[in-house]
Amino acid sequence: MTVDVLQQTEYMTGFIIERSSKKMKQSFQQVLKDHDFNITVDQWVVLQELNQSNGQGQIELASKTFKDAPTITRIIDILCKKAYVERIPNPTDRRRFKICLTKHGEQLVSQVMPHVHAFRQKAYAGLNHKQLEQLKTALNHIFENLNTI
Amino acid sequence: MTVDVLQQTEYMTGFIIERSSKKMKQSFQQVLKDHDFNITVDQWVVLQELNQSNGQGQIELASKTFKDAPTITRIIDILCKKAYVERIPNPTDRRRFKICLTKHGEQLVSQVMPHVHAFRQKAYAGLNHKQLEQLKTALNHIFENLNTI
DNA sequence: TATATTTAGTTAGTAAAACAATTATTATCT
DNA sequence: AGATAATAATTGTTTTACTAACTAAATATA
Repeated sequence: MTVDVLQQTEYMTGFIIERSSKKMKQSFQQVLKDHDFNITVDQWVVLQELNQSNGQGQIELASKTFKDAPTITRIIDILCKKAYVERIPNPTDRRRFKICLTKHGEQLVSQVMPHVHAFRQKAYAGLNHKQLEQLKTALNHIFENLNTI
Repeated sequence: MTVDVLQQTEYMTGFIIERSSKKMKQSFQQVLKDHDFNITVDQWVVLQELNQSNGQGQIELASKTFKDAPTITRIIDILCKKAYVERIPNPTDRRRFKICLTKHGEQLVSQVMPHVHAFRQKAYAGLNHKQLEQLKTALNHIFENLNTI
């Protein structure tokens, strides 16, 4: 393969990754809006992570959701205002909070989850198990290539 | 395959797509910063598109870069301030501008391009032609699945 | 113990994204 | 021609990304 052909292959790949990522976000945001869930996708990602492991600190949440600390601070601020989440002081480390879903937050998560499943059905329709695994493998490969600068 | 296994496969895929997309953006932003190019990745995307087809209107630019019109307006504002680009009135349609690279902008593009190639080398290292094609195919498939709501 | 370093989280400023609403111009349609 | 619709671009608002600077608390070290 010549260099030109290789560059032709690589050309647009970054754009296609970003475009699909943005489309998924926009599209799921539309789902949330259509069903009158008054949250953003990024807020949802945090809620879902808390649903899987409640009481995490903000730094852990940031790492799990691939967001940074200031962003998590503001998302938690918003989720607290909406009463989906609360900051519980950590008695063994007074710098830290345990971020916990409220009953209201748990209810929201259980209401949104069916739409998440339906969205995935739609997004990944026509792609089989192997294709999805290869997709994830390739993207994780790119991630690791860049994660070691 | 049971539903549970399928959901296990699908679970995290959205996160992995978004994470690799964000990492690519962060990482190339770092390249731009390291070489003292005073532009953001999104500004670069617009400059590169103009380099391929100079004199486009903002709507076309928005469509090509998968950004919306207000975002393009603001990016062009910034690129005009930096004198990489200028808004040329379109004599046949006074609503429209032709967005054109300045000499200064063309110089910048030619200085940045080698770093783009180096970045792609690094990002896609270890992935062969077929894998990159499959990656793009799968992502475009997801995009099309969602583009027809 | 006292000092220095690290860690958790917040705050502030700029850039960007999504969305809606608005203005100005052009196209369409009786 | 005159009213209506469509188009190009802008403006305003909220949320997120990133950086840097900051507070307070915990840990390490001298």
